Amino acid sequence: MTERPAVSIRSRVRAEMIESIKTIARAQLAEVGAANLSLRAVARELGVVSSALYRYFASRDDLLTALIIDAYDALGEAAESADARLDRAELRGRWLAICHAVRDWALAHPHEYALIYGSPVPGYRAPTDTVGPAQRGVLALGSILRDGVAAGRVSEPTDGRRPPAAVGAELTRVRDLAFPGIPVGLMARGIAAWIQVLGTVSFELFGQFNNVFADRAAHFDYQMNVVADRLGL
Amino acid sequence: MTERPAVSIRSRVRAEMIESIKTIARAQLAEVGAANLSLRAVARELGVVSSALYRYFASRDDLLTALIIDAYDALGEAAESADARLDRAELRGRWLAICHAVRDWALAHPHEYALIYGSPVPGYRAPTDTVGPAQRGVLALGSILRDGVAAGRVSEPTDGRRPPAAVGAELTRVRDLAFPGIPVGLMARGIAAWIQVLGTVSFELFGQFNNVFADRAAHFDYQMNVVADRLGL
DNA sequence: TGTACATCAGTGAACGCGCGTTCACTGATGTAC
DNA sequence: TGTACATCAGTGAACGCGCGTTCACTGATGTAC
Repeated sequence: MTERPAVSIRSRVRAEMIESIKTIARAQLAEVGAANLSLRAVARELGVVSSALYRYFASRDDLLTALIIDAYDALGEAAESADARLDRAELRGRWLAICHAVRDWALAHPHEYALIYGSPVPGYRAPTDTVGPAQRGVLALGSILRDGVAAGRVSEPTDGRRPPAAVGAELTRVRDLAFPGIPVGLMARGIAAWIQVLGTVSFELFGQFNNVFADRAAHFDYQMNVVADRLGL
Repeated sequence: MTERPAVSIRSRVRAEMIESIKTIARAQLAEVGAANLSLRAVARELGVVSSALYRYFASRDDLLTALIIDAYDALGEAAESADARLDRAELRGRWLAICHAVRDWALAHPHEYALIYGSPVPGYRAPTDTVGPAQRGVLALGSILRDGVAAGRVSEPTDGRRPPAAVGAELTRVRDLAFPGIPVGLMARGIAAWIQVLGTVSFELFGQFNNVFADRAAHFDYQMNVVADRLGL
């Protein structure tokens, strides 16, 4: 128990307290939504007076930010570890694994998903700490394309439509920053594919498929296979 | 002024009052979001006591429902009238017109867009009155595909991937209900395209493109052209 | 055309709640000598 | 190893707000004869 260089008991208890607060807040989220997340309700549930929470989070927005970062990280982690389970050469399998990991996580944590991919919480402004975690998902898709390009199995689409100059310049900048080695046209298709994944999950979660599709898993799998065809995976 | 068979002055004033309430509520929406839409605040702005609103809407949820229906109708109307301005044979032009109409409307009414395509309002359950208006947008896309099929210019994709049986059955049912004359594989591509439109708009509106793309109109136009290629328009 | 009655809009008070944040404080835990 | 002081967690009261909904009511507008 005491093999670590003595992390003070106080700071360990503090870390546990922060976790408890976030866990309870996540449960609240599911009941009332982000816009109505209440510090007092969290404190009540935790059996503590509401002002006590200010020892851990400077404000309600700070707590929200922590939940948002955690959600991006959890979704990214789900995608990454689904990807990691497969052979690097199985491009289509990896793509489908990521798609289903995203959908499964979203179905298991609908309110956290809404927090990051739904309408923004009114009055809340995201600080820059969220951008790193927010990228993990799409970067996993990028790694598939990069492996495919490196193996000569995936390449710039040949169907001819090149981005106009202004768009091409922006795509190049994004490529150089985050997706080295991927031709810009292919990267544009990758971004569209990622939007398709999240768009389809959002449609399902936000009720657009009500009374339309019943077997949503099968429909999703089919659509993601069509996207894979398109990407050449 | 009095050529109609005497719509009573009272009912005309009543209709105007309902419009005023909705207009003020839409403005509120933009400030505090749907979850915090407050009847009392609307009443205050209208210069009326809060209980007076109950003559017009039975509850806060009823007011929300009215706003949701209006939003679907406004978006559908924008798409339909953009489509109607073009020659029926201009399939690609019609598609792009609809895409841009959707995006333009969403940018002009971000909170109403969030109301219909963002995270659901917690505790709110949509009644069935919303399903008709909700379909107008995607039906406009359907009419392009139908015209293309009728003219022999658009057809079932030949790239081979057919939906599995369970999905095919659901697609067939949806097709027979709402998209007569369109082969199911093509319809599936159409649904994916529609998801791509709204997914891209949502990404832009909900902040996923922050620090990524600056010229969003150009990027959107490019991506929608890629989708048009895919659909064979 | 005039009167009697019914309908409806809006009032104001009340019920029973909720919230985020600040502040001075007590008492327990950790640290330095 | 023991003591003195500093740090920190949590309390409880308060400030100044907000909300949806109900109800008995007044007074104006509309309708039927």
